[in-house]
Amino acid sequence: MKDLSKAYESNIEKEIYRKWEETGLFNPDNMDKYLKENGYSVKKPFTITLPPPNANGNLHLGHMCGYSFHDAIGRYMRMTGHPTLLLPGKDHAGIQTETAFTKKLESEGTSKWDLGREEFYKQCYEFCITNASNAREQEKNIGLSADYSREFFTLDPRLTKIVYETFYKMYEDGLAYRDKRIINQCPYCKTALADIDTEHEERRGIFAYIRYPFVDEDGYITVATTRPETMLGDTAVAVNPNDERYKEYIGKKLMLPIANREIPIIADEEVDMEKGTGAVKVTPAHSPVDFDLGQKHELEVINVIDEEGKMTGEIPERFIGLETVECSKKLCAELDELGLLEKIENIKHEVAVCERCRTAIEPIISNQWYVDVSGLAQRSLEELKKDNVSVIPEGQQRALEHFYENIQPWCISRQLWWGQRIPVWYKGGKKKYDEDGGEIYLGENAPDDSGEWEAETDMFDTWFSSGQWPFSTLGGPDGEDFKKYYPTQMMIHARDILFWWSSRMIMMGLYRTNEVPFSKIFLTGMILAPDGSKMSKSKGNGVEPQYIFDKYGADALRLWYYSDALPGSNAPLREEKIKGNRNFVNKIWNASRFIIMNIDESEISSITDHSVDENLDRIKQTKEHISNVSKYLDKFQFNLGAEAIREFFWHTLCDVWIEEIKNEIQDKDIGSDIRIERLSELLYILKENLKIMHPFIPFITEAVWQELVKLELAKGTLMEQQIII
RNA sequence: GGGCGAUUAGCUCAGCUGGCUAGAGCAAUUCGUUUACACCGAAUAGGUCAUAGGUUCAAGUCCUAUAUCGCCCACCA
Repeated sequence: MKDLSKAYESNIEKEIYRKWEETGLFNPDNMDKYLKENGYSVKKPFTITLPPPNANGNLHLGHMCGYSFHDAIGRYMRMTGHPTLLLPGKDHAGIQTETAFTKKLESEGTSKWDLGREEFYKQCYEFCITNASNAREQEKNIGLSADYSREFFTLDPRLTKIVYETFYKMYEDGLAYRDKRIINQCPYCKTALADIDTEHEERRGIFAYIRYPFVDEDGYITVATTRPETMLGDTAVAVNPNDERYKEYIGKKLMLPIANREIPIIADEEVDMEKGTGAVKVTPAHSPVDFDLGQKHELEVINVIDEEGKMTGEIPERFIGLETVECSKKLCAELDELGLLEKIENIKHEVAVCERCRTAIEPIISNQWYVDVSGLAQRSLEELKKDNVSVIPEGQQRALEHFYENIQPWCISRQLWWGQRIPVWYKGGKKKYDEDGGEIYLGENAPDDSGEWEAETDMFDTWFSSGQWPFSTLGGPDGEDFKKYYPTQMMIHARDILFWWSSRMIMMGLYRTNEVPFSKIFLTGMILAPDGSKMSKSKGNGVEPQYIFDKYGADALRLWYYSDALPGSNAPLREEKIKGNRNFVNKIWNASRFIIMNIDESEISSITDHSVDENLDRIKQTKEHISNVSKYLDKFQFNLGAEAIREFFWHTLCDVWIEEIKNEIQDKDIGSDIRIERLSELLYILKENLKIMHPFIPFITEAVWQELVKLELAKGTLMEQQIII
């Protein structure tokens, strides 16, 4: 009776999404009302704050994957009676966006310096807003049932206010402080980085053996170093006190070549006798290990490298301004001439690099803002141990515990133009404050307009604000939404940001709200390129989500994620697999089409009035199936759920039941009572299947539901139907 | 250097607290259907579950080594 196209056309997805939006039910307040009005039992609200994608580019398949899981859980929760809030947002992503936007400017022939700080900020803001709205459309493409009336950008003044409150409180509690210590400086991004913002990479390097002559006697000690240029900042040579080779020299003085400074020979157990020559040069200003050693032995700290990775300070004139690599070469040449260069070995070694631009990190001494997170890490650890928050898969939980156990002070200031300015004012200037101390004021605006106050120009580490995401988006600890929807239930993201993000959210959540912000962290698998390597722009092996949407539709992509992107595993993109899921989606369409086509218009009222006998075998099996899938969803076993719905719909309903019933109802001699009975049964089974499949594949199931609505065989939208288990 | 995970059909992987005569999808082979669907159906073939020990009535599933691969953490000169 009804003419439906032979194949499901996924281009109707946009229209379906619009239909959902019109119901207003992505807003949990409305959902709550809806449930009450329809006599459904209203269960506890269910909240997930969605990871805000960086507003500096398009979303990739990894984002889509995460949102597929968010959405499946969200829809399932709604359909089981929970007013559900999926709270979306977009992240300003400090350093990442600044790098991306700076590159964009460069490609347009201009630069951030040309624009100036204020104009840069303004244009970057616009850049982000444009990206954010693109991202929002992409989120809708995957079917994300988020409440966009509550969407936030991380630089929203309402959020900034809460972020600032946290900072003020931390300052008052003595947790936030300014300190001078060795930091990771990225010479390209020209900012300090936290340890976690660095990665380690194997690079080619040299290992130079340099002779440091004794001051008071003939002879020398040979030290080995990968960074000869730092010798200009050496303030000691350290040996192991048990090292027979050097024992007698401890306390004596060496003449540092080129710099011509006297430095002592000190003893420390830390020194490895096996490494190099067993004697190690100590440069407190430019090596984290040496910095600690320097503090321990109260050594002088001599800065010889500046923020841009160039030679500086009290060193021979000819080296000033050189890049470290050039300086190293020049020094080696000079040492060789002096007969002080024993040899140079070419080696490969692990080097710390900037997570963003892969530039080798320059450890330098600098004044920065820190947060002492030791206490909060301890609390977080306890919550993990008490199981108030847990990580799926479990293996990663131990990694998180390890992170908390070994946590260091968190450097939260970044020398960027993009982000949230640290709300601090220094009386008489920042430089003066760092050198001699003095008065400091915390607030967005200067305490008075005397002109004595210099504004801090550093920005917060972006994770300082995103670490507060679960409560800042709910209006902070005093917000209306906070009371209703906090703590949230889950956090879902890829495992690469576990330490950056979830670890901080737990700590800051505990700090501001005394509660863990969520009780479960679900780590999705990583989507890899077809060849199993990481997808990256530079390699050009990425696959655009839009390509998949256009070719196979969102549902096919989603179903593939549920099956393959399991927690803790990697999922190489296999187009054949997505295609297989597209075929399944089409199968649903056609089975539904078959049922619809076989219902005569005159039979509709009889069918809808007909009650289905619960004792029928097929009905019993259907109910059992639904309960199984629910159990999988309750345990977040998406792969098993996806497999179950595919298996049941395709190989039981289509291949067996429809075939059985087909023969019966297409028999001209069958009585109309039997026809009605069979068709009612089929329709019931179809509808129940659509419901349980809806969290996984919302578009096709809704598309079919709407066809049923047109025939008055169903009402409303599928997303507001209840799964009764 | 430490931690975690993987190793199951040609390929990509499921297999939860031990009961499997080891599964799925894709690929392959053979048939079928063309008024729900070729984005279809029926069937076939294909694995001593990395290796070696151990626990058990019973091990892909637990334990211990070994090997290969991957990821994460780490301040080493």
